[in-house]
Amino acid sequence: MSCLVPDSCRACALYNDKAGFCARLSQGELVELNAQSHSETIRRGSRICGQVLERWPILAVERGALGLQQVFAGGRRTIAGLFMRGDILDLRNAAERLPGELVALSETRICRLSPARFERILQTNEAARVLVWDNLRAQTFRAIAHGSDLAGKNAREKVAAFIVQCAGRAAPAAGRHDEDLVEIPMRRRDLGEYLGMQPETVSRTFRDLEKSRLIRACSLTSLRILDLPALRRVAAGEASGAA
Amino acid sequence: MSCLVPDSCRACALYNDKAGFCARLSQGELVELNAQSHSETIRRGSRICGQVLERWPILAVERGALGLQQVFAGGRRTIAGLFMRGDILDLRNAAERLPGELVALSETRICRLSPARFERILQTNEAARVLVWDNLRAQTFRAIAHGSDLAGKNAREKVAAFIVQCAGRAAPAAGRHDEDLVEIPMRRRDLGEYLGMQPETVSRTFRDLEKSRLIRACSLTSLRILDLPALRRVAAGEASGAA
DNA sequence: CGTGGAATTGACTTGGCTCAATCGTGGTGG
DNA sequence: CCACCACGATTGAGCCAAGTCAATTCCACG
Repeated sequence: MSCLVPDSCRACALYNDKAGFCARLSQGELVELNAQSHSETIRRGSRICGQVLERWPILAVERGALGLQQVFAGGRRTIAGLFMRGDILDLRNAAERLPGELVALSETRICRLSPARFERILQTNEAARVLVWDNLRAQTFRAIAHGSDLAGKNAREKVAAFIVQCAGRAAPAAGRHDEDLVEIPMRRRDLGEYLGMQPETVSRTFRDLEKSRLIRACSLTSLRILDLPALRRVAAGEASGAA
Repeated sequence: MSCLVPDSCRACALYNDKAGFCARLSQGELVELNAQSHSETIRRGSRICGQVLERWPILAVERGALGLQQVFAGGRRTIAGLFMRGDILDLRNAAERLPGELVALSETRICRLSPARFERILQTNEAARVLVWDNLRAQTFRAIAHGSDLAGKNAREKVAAFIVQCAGRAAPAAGRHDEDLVEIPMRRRDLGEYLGMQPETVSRTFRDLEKSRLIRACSLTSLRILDLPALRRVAAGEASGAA
């Protein structure tokens, strides 16, 4: 029968996560939405250009990380927004309001949703509407909190805050076997652009946190938190030694 | 008859602005919402504490400016979010997600909306829902753009960007007689906290922009833009002299 | 096993912070 | 009406965290 869960949704985080959008849909809605959407895996570094977004302005992140990258004159670049598992992006009319483009910061799986179906579901399915609303509010709060990090913290504090946030955002994912192991879903260079610092400084700061025995780097993209409470204190801006 | 527009709404920007929330409501909805809401004027510096927000988590800004202020250890402070005319804040569950509190940065008029009525209106009135959704997206985009300013720009560029943004946000307001006259709705100190710099640096930067003949300060809280295109170029990060 | 891009390290420079002194200004009381 | 006061803005001098530039080192990949 046509009401079974589509194959492409079975393994998708948006369907399997308790707080995933597709988990809120009826089977009928899921089938309809799926029929007019398509998911794809994009490689690190590839961009989602404006033309594609005009046709498919609604997209959900299944895994990996999307960054909203802006380029200033002189080659300076910034990654202003970071979107991860479960985030739903509504980029209708974004061209006028948001300079920059979406870039995959690591291998990323996304699902492009049909705007018409999406809108219809929001009209009729209250649980889905509440979840989408809540996700958008979470994105806003995260953006604001990130702004406060950028405005008020030094390099050490910003990197610590980022690590703590990474740990927290990955935690809800199912099947995590090790709470203290954190994946950094992007390159040093991208992280620098996100945190408003040079890659050299990012590198020095990681080394610094290692020397303080707060973390241990496992590889370039993963690390282990050795002292989460202390890391949180640094992230919160409580001076390492002073009152 | 009970269906007339309530007195307290007659002069309100949310009702009179074309893009205001209350302009989208039927007279019946407006009367009902008004009966369970209340507007008030708050002085510069006063805070809206968490307890009040628990009972009245939805509020709309009629005029003035609200800042979301965070205090780090050691007295460092940050204004992470800036809300102005027409913005609708949904702070349900904000306590867990957003550290900091709302502060009035200038004399500000807000309207506290009944969450129950608000939610009901969103369910039944599509035009209102679309507007609220769009306003929240605008807030997200602004927060992201602000983050990109903080991450990638120097003092001169940040201040220029802020002035341009102020001019743009004030422009839609009715009855503006002078396009180039910009009101800065906060003190130097607050502006510094918002832009991630010290008040001294803010001051020096204003002077610097004046010396470059891009602006002329009229008072502490208002200035005139002398060369908008050039100011825009500075704000966009195009080096003043270099390529 | 080489090759190219990314990360790291070190040396030097600088934009913005800090601290301290002074100037303006709006509100208050005589 | 004016002197005074308190707070915020401004200015200046000196310093430091982070940026810049250049040289290696480290990986991932063919």
